Amino acid sequence: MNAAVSPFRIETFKVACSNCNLRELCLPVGVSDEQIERLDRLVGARRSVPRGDALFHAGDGFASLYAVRTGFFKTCVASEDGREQVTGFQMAGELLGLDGIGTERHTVDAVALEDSQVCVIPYHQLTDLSRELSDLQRQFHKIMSREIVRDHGVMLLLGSMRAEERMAAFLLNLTQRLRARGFSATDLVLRMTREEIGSYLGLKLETVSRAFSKFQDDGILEVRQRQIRILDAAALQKLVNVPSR
Amino acid sequence: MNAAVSPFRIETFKVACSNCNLRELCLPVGVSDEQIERLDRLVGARRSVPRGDALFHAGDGFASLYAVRTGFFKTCVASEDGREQVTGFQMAGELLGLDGIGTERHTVDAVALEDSQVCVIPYHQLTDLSRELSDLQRQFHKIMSREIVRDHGVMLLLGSMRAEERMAAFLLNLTQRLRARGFSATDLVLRMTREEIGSYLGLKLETVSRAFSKFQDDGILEVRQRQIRILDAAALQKLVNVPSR
DNA sequence: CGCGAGCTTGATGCCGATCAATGCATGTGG
DNA sequence: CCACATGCATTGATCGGCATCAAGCTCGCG
Repeated sequence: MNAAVSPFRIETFKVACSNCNLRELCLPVGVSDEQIERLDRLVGARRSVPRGDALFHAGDGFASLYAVRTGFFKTCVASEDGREQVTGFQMAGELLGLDGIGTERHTVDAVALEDSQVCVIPYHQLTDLSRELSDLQRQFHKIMSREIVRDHGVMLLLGSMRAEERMAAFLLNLTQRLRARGFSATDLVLRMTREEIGSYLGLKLETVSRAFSKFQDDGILEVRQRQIRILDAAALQKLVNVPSR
Repeated sequence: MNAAVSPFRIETFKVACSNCNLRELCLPVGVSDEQIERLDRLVGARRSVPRGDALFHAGDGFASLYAVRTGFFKTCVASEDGREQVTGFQMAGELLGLDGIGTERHTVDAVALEDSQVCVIPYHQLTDLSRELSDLQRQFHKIMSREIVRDHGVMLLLGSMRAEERMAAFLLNLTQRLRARGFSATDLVLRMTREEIGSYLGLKLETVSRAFSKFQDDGILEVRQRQIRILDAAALQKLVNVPSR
């Protein structure tokens, strides 16, 4: 998702929040420059996750949170029987692993949808540090709270919207997050399959596909495989806001 | 929901976590006896919420969390258009208001489904104290994390289960929480209407009603209005575990 | 006693699942 | 370099579960 950094720069610049272009979206929000250096020491390791690999699995012991630095992830829960549900898609600056704090074990799989890099944030060190830095504590709490609010939004979507409304809400959410990261809000490349979108939205892949075709026919989107161009964002917005049942 | 405490005892015993029979389910879990006294000072006020009243509304400024002491609540989100979605039901020992931390405003309505009492926990005092008491910090994080995990479970339910499976999962979840509070796991009184259950589960009230009737016909439940007796919990469990699509 | 909120039950219709066939891009081995 | 396999997507036909519409019922309460 992010501009590639040449190997040379990787070597010379220290891996640190203080010179990370995501710091306005990530854990350091609201943390002063002097204090951010202490975060730098905490976020030591980077970890690369090739496309298709899991960063962690449900059931794995929990020790760290992960901040997406580059790339794109999905998280899935599975019930005892085979059912699977994608619970979210994470892009640069977003935190993975919050589910593991409660039970000391992860409860979801986090899978990279493209070659990705994450910053490893040892949880116990984070809590130690946030006891000293109240700005960090505050930001961490906010991130957790917003995750809860986001989940409520998905519940609303799953509980009360029809297929095309869900798709519209999904696309608007994606573009909004891409825009916040400096990408185009009209041209995007989906990192996930129709099936993964469907799982997230509680729909079958055929329904997702049909919705894309419908939107294209209506002149709202241009769809070519995973390349999407949004021609009429207002129409999408109207779909979400005007209830049809 | 809880055994009534006589007025006399209310007067004589200090309102405090240290002598609250919910402390094993609530914020003080894992906090030592000496430290719990500091929590006592923090949780000053009690607030009574009559049935039908809101503890807070979406849009209200956020200042405090609330621990349910007695009674029963629902939380609802609404989208700009009229759509409503019940996002949860809260009983004794459970925390309300976590949604407000992220934006300093509440994002849901919290409505009492019966006459209820909550303990008011001023959020900024809680963060101050949790900076000193790492056990409190840990428990608070765990509560937020578990809320996220719970929401994922609801997403799975809404995204992939059929009506009767959702109902079975809902009933099992309720009974499990009641059992943890020392109530019968087989006899319960629903505090919410069919419509509220339906909203939570992404179903219409007629579908909820039909499911109750079906379960009764199958000898799984005895249903008399909101009085429910569970005759065959194993059958409910099987409904949840054996996928039918 | 009568009213109304909440609940049950039946009849019908529609949205999205399911089943099935085809298309299209990428990759791989002969 | 082509033949073929493979994964993903599109599109059509059909089916079924749940929503919707519509009566009638139950119970608590003024």
